[in-house]
Amino acid sequence: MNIGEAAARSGVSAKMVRHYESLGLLPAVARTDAGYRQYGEREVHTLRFIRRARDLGFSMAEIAGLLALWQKPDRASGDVKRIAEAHIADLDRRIDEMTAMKRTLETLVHCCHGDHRPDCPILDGLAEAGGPPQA
Amino acid sequence: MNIGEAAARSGVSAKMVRHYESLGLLPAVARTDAGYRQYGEREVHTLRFIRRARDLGFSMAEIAGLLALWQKPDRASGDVKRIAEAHIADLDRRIDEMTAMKRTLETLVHCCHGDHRPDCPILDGLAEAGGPPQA
DNA sequence: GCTTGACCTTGCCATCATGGGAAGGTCGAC
DNA sequence: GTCGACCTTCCCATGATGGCAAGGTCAAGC
Repeated sequence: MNIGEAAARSGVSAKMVRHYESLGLLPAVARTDAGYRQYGEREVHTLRFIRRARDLGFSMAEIAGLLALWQKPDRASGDVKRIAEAHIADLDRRIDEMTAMKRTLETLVHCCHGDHRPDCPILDGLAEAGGPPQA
Repeated sequence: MNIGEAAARSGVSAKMVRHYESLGLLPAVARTDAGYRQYGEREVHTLRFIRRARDLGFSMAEIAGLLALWQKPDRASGDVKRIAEAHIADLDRRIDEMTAMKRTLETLVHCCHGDHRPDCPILDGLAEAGGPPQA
């Protein structure tokens, strides 16, 4: 199977398949005489694993760790769980950050008439809300 | 005032001050004979505006729009409000995405013993959860 | 056999906001 | 005069992905 088919069957673009190979996430597969990469079910399976991990927001470095554990028969599930929990904590942190931004913006938006007049609490909020962070 | 002081007083790095100038967010200021940029209170104020907008997650393009409105006496507050509301919607979308990731992960983590044994529902979930997206 | 179109190859550039570092000029204090 | 702190410009890197270009390959149809 050529890269295009492996890509279609895994839901990863051909470009990304090559990229993952260059990152070492995917082993370098055999080539035809013309240099075409040849894939099998095994690689498609790995690509799907990578795609699902990406869909859950894992970084490439975390995925590399998960892949290594996945392919290691004597892994400890605790190691997997640790990676997943760290990622959940990271998601939590980012969700909190964005929620705080959203709350502040909603307050400002709520105060803004949003009409043809120039007065705008949103701009006032951006312009007046205190000096540098640690000063 | 040199760039270092303007940076310190606005909470933006000197590097970013130059970058904002190159993007056109900040006007090119006067220079000393030696080529040092000279800033005044006005520029520090603008830099603080930019920093606060960044802190609220606005992109540079959105900040450019906000700055233009801020500096335009005959603006319509409705234009400002539209930018802010679009950004809130964007934050909402991203928060929802991450929350969905988090929920899925929490389900998997909840099922994982997290001990020294290799069996791991997290890896199983990544490996088995269906084929390509639109197939 | 030749053409055509779909596919493959590598490699470079772009995103977005930011930091790091190099190489060199300037300024103030001692 | 020297030293350290500051400034200048320019290039490179991030992380995951897309786009494009130039060129090779393959299968199908004529």
